[in-house]
Amino acid sequence: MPELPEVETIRRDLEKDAVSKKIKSVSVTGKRSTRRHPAPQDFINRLEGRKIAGVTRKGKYLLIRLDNKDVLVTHLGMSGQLQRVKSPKDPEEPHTHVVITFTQGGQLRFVDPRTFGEMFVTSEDGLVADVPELAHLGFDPLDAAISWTEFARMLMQRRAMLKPLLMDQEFVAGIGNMYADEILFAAGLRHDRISNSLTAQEIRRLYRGMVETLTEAIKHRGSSLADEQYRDIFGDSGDFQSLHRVYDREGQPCRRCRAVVVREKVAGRSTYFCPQCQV
DNA sequence: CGATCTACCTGATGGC
DNA sequence: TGCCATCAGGTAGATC
Repeated sequence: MPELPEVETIRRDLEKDAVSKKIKSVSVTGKRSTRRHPAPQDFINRLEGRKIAGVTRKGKYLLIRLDNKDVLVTHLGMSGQLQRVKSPKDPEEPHTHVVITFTQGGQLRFVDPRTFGEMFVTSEDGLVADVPELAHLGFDPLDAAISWTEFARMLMQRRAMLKPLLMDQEFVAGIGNMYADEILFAAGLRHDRISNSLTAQEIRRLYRGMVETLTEAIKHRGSSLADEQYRDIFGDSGDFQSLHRVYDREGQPCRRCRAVVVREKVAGRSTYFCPQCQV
């Protein structure tokens, strides 16, 4: 569920709240969440005693940097949440798989019902300024913005439908099913337009739509849909969903032209768009 | 190369 | 009330 704006919201909160905290103890109850490690104890050993030095992000991955150049990488998958609690006595929610307790008090908990998310500790590759596990990711549209002419070049090199391309993490990192639809509406482009058929003006609209939609969503602390699955580290919802122009608005009037918003299945995923505004 | 399907999981919801 | 199908913000791998 969480896409770039939700992960960035979490990153900013952790940056303020968790940096310089020292990890006193770690418990892993859901082995699947640390599946990249041969055993949970590996994961625990690399964390205990470390201090949090900083928090960065690439696409939907959160990188919690430690004081020894190791990095705790977290991906929330479809249903993952990070919860910052004041006391170990706070009741644990079901599906709490990893609990990090700080020396200064309080905990950071990883909760993930569907277990598509994960946490792992790895080392930064000094040469690439990245961790090897994330080397496949494309550029981050906010953290490592590229010029629109470079974006144009990338689009022209491909012959793919726009929506799957925007969701391809190797092409651009951080956009998922929800923001892809919102970005395409902002750009006035249909999901099935072919990347190398866009005019220069359309490319510019797509680029702007991408940057502006993601930036606006971060200002509103991300989107929390009806199931309230996305919450920030303090348990609060985002409110960008109230500004969605197409996603989850099937049958409702387009906010721009009043035409009815349509939902279609594209590659197995729900796709919402305005048949009038998007061409 | 690009598109489509499957698998990985749990939980909520709606129809009957 | 139960049961079944469908759906859900993600990713990776297989197949055509």
